[in-house]
Amino acid sequence: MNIKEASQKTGVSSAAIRYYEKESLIPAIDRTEVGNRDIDERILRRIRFVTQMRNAGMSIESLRRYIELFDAQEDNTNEQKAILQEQLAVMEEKRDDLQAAIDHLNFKLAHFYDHMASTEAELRALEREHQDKLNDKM
Amino acid sequence: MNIKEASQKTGVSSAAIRYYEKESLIPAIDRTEVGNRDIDERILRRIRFVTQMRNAGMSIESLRRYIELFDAQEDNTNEQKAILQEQLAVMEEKRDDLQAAIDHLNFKLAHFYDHMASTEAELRALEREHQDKLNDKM
DNA sequence: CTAAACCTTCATGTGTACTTCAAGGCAAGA
DNA sequence: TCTTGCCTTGAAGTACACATGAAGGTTTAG
Repeated sequence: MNIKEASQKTGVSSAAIRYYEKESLIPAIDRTEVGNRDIDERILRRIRFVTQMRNAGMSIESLRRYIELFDAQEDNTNEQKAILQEQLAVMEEKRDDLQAAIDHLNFKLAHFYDHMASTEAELRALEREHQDKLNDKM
Repeated sequence: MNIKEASQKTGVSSAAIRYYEKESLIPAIDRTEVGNRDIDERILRRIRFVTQMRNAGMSIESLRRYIELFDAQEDNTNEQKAILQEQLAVMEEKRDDLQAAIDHLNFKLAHFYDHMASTEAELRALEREHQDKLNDKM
């Protein structure tokens, strides 16, 4: 398929796909006789994977290093493992921050109509309790 | 406390704290007679909250809108609720993407020494299985 | 009284991750 | 043949989130 179709299927712009290829986040894409990209399912999966990682907050640079390790058949293996573990720790912290923020929002929404009905002072007291449990945020 | 101490306590640069104030992510900070910022615990909590949301991947703009709703005593309440719910949905998707990425990494690490011992072909087969279960990533 | 170590505002610079533009090639339909 | 619609590369532009620098003010130590 051509790049436009790949763009439509993945929701990633053509320009971004070219960019990802240039930055080696996806493998080099085969070309037709005239030089146009011919994208297959394998590339589509890679694009979706990159999108997922990007949405999760991973930088292009980290992703490139990660994918390099992934594809490498070399053997600085212990160093590789250390890098993967480091990346994992970063992502877990990010997820936990996100979860705390989600809890925060859910609390707000759960008490939303309370909020509409009650005074600011009452709500602040309620929230203070919540925050004390949640250990000091905002 | 002065801005430098606040910076040290929160791990957020002085410049970033000034920026957050300007962008209304934290309340207007009291000044001393000579015009220096005098930061209290309430502000510190706000800074930490902003940091957490930023780490979780929330943009400055989204955060500002969120905090506005938070602090408002006005009453476009149903619209407000809709916005909070929207924000929540975005964050949950982000968290799920992150979790998928973490699963991916954990799989890699769990099979890391397998990888060292086994051939590429064997590992790819193993991973294909894993991916099939995880429903089509990379 | 002068230097160090804070602070202020305002302006400009920087890195990331793209997006957009310019200039041109190829293939199909009117 | 010419317009439409796709594609190519390379360069330049853009948005966000700060970082850095300039020019100057105040307090504290020597």
